[in-house]
This record gives sequence, structure tokens and C-alpha cells, in this order.
Amino acid sequence: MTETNVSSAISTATAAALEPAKETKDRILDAAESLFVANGFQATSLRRITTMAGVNLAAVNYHFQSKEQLILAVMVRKLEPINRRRLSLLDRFEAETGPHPPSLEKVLAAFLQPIVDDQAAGVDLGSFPVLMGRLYTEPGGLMQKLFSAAFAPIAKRFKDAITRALPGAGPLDIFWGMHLTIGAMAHYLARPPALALLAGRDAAPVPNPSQSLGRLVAYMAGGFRALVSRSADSL
Amino acid sequence: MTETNVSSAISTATAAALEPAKETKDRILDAAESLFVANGFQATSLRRITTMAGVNLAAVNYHFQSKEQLILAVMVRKLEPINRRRLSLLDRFEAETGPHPPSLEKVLAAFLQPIVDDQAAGVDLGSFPVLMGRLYTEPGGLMQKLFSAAFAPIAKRFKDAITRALPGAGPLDIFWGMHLTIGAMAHYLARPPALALLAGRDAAPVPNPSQSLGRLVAYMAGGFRALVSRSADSL
DNA sequence: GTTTCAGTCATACGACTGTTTCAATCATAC
DNA sequence: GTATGATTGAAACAGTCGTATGACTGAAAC
Repeated sequence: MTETNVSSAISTATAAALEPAKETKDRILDAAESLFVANGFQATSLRRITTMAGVNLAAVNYHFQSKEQLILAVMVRKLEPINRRRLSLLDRFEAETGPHPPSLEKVLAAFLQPIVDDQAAGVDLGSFPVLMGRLYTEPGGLMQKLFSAAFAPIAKRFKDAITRALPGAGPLDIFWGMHLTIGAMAHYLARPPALALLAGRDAAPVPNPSQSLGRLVAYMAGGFRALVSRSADSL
Repeated sequence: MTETNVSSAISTATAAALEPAKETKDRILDAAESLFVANGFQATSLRRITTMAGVNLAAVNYHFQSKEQLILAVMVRKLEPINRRRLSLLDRFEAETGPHPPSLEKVLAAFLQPIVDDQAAGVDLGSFPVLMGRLYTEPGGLMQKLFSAAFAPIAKRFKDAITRALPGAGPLDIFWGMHLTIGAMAHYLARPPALALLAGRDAAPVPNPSQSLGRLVAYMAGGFRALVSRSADSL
């Protein structure tokens, strides 16, 4: 719980010679994150993590109690700033449009922009989203724990914004639209492996982030609107 | 490789007293499938599989050489009939429309119908799609191997059909649309855990399969078309 | 009636897992 | 300077893992 003692970890650091001033806790989180991305959660042992971090094996259980809580800590650390930016973007869009609610495209952009930016920046955030896809299918209810810890607050906020942007949409339309939109986004985020498979020969890696954002928003908004008009037709 | 010797496996069957006439190989596949669905690939040990199947531990490596090949065998066994039905549906739709290509909605329905049906039937096929989502994020290039084994042939066929149904669409539109569509579908299939999280209070489990198919098709076709018209606008 | 061989069996191998223990170490407050 | 409480260290814990081995079984081939 306490955050002291900067130099002691350095003196005995064997591996990870760079970044010598970092706390043990952060070194573990960094190593865990990169190994989780590369190999998955279950396939990554605590020994590999601590070796890469240049830290003693027992440090993990000392600082995080268990491997499962380490996984959650890795995810929360990455997710919090992204969700903060999502909310502030949504705030800004809502302020800009004054009395009217922002368009569906704006709301979707507020949700997608931060992760697209991070993917573009690439530096050390880009590879993270793969973890979300992994966690989603991981047994043990890990996703559920993470959801209530980091996602529940922003989910309601965006659900309301989408509802206001789509007058005439029933709650089931909203629900299905969000469900499928999250799926499309998650798949886009996990695209490194998926992309190569789908593309036979054409389709370059599409490095342009603003174009990616535009396509994502277009597809998802189009899907949402088609859902709503389908409901209207069938009445 | 050979398929003989029915009675010898029965005499010593300890657990799994039911279905006594099944071959060892099938018993292993059945047990592996249900355990993979429940706990994931890595978390399922060969010992649990063989115990549940009422089979000796060594039988797995005898029949499947390795755990990885067992996983692939489980997936291929489930995927093949689904892909067969997908292709025959597409064939039928193309025959029905005569000289014109079938609509985008028809093509998407041909792709989605078999899995929605299976989910509705539920009996023992419904839980399988969770595995696809799992495999997608599993390390070791497993998905790649499965893809080239079971998916590559139908991917090209549907890509062509979509291209014909969307005149004026560029190859990038098709590519992105398929990418995001597959994501939405995968997420829909893996919905058992996701659904409960997203739905605050409303939104019943939506048991009606034909309504599900309609919503899926509407969302995806709407997304596709919005992608195409976006490209047309920006030219 | 013997040979043959796919299939099953119990058992063991070596490696690796997450977690725990307890002594040693450190900066800091007294 | 010494006591204090947070960290770290090396080692071991009790399991589980996937795979390999070699003896045994039974039915079909000749």
C-alpha cells in the first residue's frame, strides 16, 4: 500500500537495466502487460514476469496478492485514462451542440477516438486492446470483475447519449446496436491477427488513423440507423 | 486412423456410462468440446477430458498426437457442417434470383442463418460458438491454422457475393465491412457473458432466433451500405 | 492356431505452476 | 543509535501439466 523506497530496487536489479528509477510495482505491471499481450494470460507465468521485470518472484504476491488481481491491475491501469478521455470528449461534444444532443456519429466518435489515437500513437498503448479481447473470453469471471470496476460508469453515460441521438429508437434497438457495435470495435482492436487472414492479397495495413475512425463510425452509425428503421417498419 | 473395435472400449468404461457404443475418439471430442466451452482451452487439462470421457489418458495422444491437434479437431468437426450449410444457402439464393445477384441482406443471411439456427436448436451445438471467440485470441497461431483448414474456401465465396451485391463499393469498403461484420457476429455469438453485463435492467435474453437474425442482418447491411456511401462522398 | 497390430492401460517422467515461508535488508521515525 | 515496519531475497511447498513408455488386450488375417 505504501509508495516509498526508490533506490533499494535498483541495487539488485539484474535484468531490465533500463528505467532504473521505477518502482517494483510498476516494473511488474509493465512486464506483465507486454507478456500478456504476447502470450495471453494463462500462458504467462509469474516467473517470466518477474524475471523480465528484474524483480523477485515473491514481489507479485506481496504487491498484488494473486495473479488474478495482477491481471485486473494491468487492465485497470490502461483503461482508466482511456475512459476519462472518452467522457471528456463526450462532454465537449454535448457542450458544443448546446441545447440539441450531439449526433450519433459524434457520440460514436467520442467513444472510438481515444483508442484509435492510442493505436496510432502506438508507442506502448497500441498493443493493449488485444488484452481486452482476450479477457473477454477468459474463464473465471474476470471480465465481469473488470467491467464493474472500470466500465459500468461510462456504459450508462454513452447509452443515454445514444438514446438521445436516435429519437424513435426502442430500448431493444439501443441494446442490440451497442452489443454489435462493441463487437465490431473489439474485433477491430484485435485486428493484428484477423486482418492478415481476411485479406487475400489487397488491403494494405491501413495506417491512417483518421480514416480508420471515419470508417468505424460510418459502419456503426449505419448499422444503428438500419436497426431503428427496421423496428419502425415491422410495427 | 482406422475405425474398428466397438466393444472393447465398453467393457472397461468406468465413467460416462451412457452412450456406451461410441468410439473412444468421439467420446474424447465430446468431452473436450464441453470442457473447452466451460473453461477455455488452456485451463482444460487432458486429464479432465479423459476422465469425463471415461477413457485412458494416453488415448488422446494416441488418437490426436497432441493437445493442440485435439483442439483443432474439435473445431473442425463443428465448423464443417455449418460452412456446408452456409454454402448451400448461398447457392440456393443465387439460383433463386436468376441472372441478378442476391441482395446484400440475402448474402448476410446465408452466412448467419446456420449459426443462428444452431443457437436456437441449442441442444448440443449452441454453446460451440464461444469457442470461436476463444480461439481467436488464443496464442500459438491456432486460429491461423484453423482458418486455412476450414475457413479460407468459404471466405472467398462470400467476399465475391458481397462485392456483387454492392455495386460501386471499392475493395477497401468490402474489406472493412467484412472485418467489422465478422467482429459483430463473433461478439453476438459470444454474448452469453457479454449480454448480462451490458443490459442494466431491460432487454430480455431475446430467445426468438428469427428476430435475432433480422436484427443482425439489418445492422450489418446498414453498416456496409454506410461504408460504401461514405467512400462515394469523399471522392 | 498362430501372427499381427490397432487400441487401451497403468505408470512414470521432467518441467513448470501459483503460492508461502522466514530470514535478511532497507529507509525512516524516534 | 536503535527500534520499526515496509520491502525483498532464496528456497521450498504441494500440485498439475503434456507427453512418453512398455506391457497387455482383443479381434481379424492367414
